[in-house]
Amino acid sequence: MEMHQVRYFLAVARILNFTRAAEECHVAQPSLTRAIKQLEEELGADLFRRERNFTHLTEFGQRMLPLLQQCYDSAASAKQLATTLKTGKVQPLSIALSLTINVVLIIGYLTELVRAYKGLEIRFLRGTASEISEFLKKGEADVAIAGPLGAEWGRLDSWPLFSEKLLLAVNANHPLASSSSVDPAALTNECVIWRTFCENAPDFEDRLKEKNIAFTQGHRTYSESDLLAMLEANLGIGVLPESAPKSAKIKRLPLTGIGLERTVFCYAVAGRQKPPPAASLIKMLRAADWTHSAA
Amino acid sequence: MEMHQVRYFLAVARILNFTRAAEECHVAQPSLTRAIKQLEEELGADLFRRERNFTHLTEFGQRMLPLLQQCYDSAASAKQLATTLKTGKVQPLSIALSLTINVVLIIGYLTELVRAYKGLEIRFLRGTASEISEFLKKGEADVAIAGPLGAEWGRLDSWPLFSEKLLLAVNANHPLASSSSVDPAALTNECVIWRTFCENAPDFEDRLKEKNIAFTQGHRTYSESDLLAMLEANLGIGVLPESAPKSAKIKRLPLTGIGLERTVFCYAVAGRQKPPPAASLIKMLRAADWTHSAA
DNA sequence: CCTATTCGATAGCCGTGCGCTATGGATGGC
DNA sequence: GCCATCCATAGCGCACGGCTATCGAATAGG
Repeated sequence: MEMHQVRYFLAVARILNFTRAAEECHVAQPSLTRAIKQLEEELGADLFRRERNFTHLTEFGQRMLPLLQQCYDSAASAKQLATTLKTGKVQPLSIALSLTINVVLIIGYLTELVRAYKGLEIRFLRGTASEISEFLKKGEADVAIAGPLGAEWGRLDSWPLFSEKLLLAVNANHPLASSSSVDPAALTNECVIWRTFCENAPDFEDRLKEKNIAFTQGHRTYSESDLLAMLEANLGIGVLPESAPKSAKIKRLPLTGIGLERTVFCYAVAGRQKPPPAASLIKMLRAADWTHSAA
Repeated sequence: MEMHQVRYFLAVARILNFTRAAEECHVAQPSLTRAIKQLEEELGADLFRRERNFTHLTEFGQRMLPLLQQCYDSAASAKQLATTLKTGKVQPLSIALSLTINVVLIIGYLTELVRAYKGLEIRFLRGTASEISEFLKKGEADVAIAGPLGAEWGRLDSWPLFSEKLLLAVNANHPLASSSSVDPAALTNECVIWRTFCENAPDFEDRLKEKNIAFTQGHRTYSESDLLAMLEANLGIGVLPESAPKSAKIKRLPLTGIGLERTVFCYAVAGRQKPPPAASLIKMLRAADWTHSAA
């Protein structure tokens, strides 16, 4: 069954005259006649009763009509949708953010971007390191901002944006809150809220193990906002990047003797053509001055 | 947009590998590649990201997928339906009957017919002369049985089956019920129930007018069963063909001096191919002995 | 009744386009 | 480094959809 046969069938079913249906389809009448014959042969029964003055659908033809109409309609609406998608709007810019990235860091650049591209829609995706790799790989995200993604997937372009310290974070009422800095060894009996969502977390754990520091108790969180909420409730102590959202209820302290630090990168899929807004964003982020980003 | 392009697109969308999709479609890989390219050109955007190890749908492709799937599915189910219709069963025999025809007259032949054609379905249509012509014309009925259809439509084959008298019918309690025959002139003050549904009715009226018989009051009915009900309720007098259903409450009397008679015909559309059961039925009806049909 | 017109079917020709094979370039795995 | 895999490209042949011309049948009109 070919699309032109369906188109011709629908025309004849509507007009009930082979000659005029052929005109409407912009083909000669014999071409249309033959196409209908072929369709009838493929389906195994006559679609029309040809009675010069009174050509009409057979019962079989009437049964076929709605299905073939649907076939043609869905093809037509596919084309319709395609043109509206193309002409209608700039395609949305999809940005994947690590759960550890404070969106405030890039808001300024995004406002600039939507000014540059009229009608641009922005879509945020959040996830862990492996989820972000997936987003990029599947094309669900055009750009990503995250800490190191490790060897998750080979085909990523990456540009370092800035580095920042990670600080010990405790509730303002916590005994340690009055200190100006803390030695890691002092934490052994504290309840630690782990950043399981954080791409740097395995590295930090390794660093602490090197120092032979073990913890007796802990919680595991799956997003930065959850961690902040638990710190504000004084359920334990944690680690936060400098650029994380500030809170009056949370005190931040440097850890002495252990250089906890992370670098934040911008990522895109290597060799894949980026929509213009994505390219612009990457350019802006790379050119930005991140010196006071944590302030 | 051509059907094979849609088919190839769906295959690649499912398999996510051009080479193996081509195998499954039983075409060479370049043919499939070209078809997809053409489809992408027609729709104005890429459907797939070709990444050797990780070919996948673009967002645009994902938007197109359901529509093109529907397009293909409806074509497929049309073919499916066509084969089941063809192999499944003998197509139903559709018989149009005049409202004045007692179905009892042909029941015997129909039982014979369904014995001959296993699984044959019979469909009855009822109507006036012009409605029956329509049924035949549109192919909604294969055969019709009725009185004269006049010049309703030229393209009918017709075969006379039998002729019968029309009798005066009165309620058993009516004063005329005791007569053995009635002169039309005696009816002038009676309330007549007219057979407006009957193809012979205009003829009868003409015949009565010829005799200068006019009626003061009357009712108009639109089916034989309604007429019978009104006669049984003694709402007036009427005329019934001999073959009409009998009723203990209704007395039938010959009308003297006016030869009310009708002929019943079998009809089919001239030059139109009849399904075998229809041809058999016509043959049986023509060969039948109708002498005692009214008994 | 004869002619003109309309409608669908048929015959036959032509060119597009879909199929094919062969091959290349790029990438990933052993 | 070599092979395997995957998609793109080049180029060829034929099938098939397009066309014109014409016919036969049936209707409409004078």
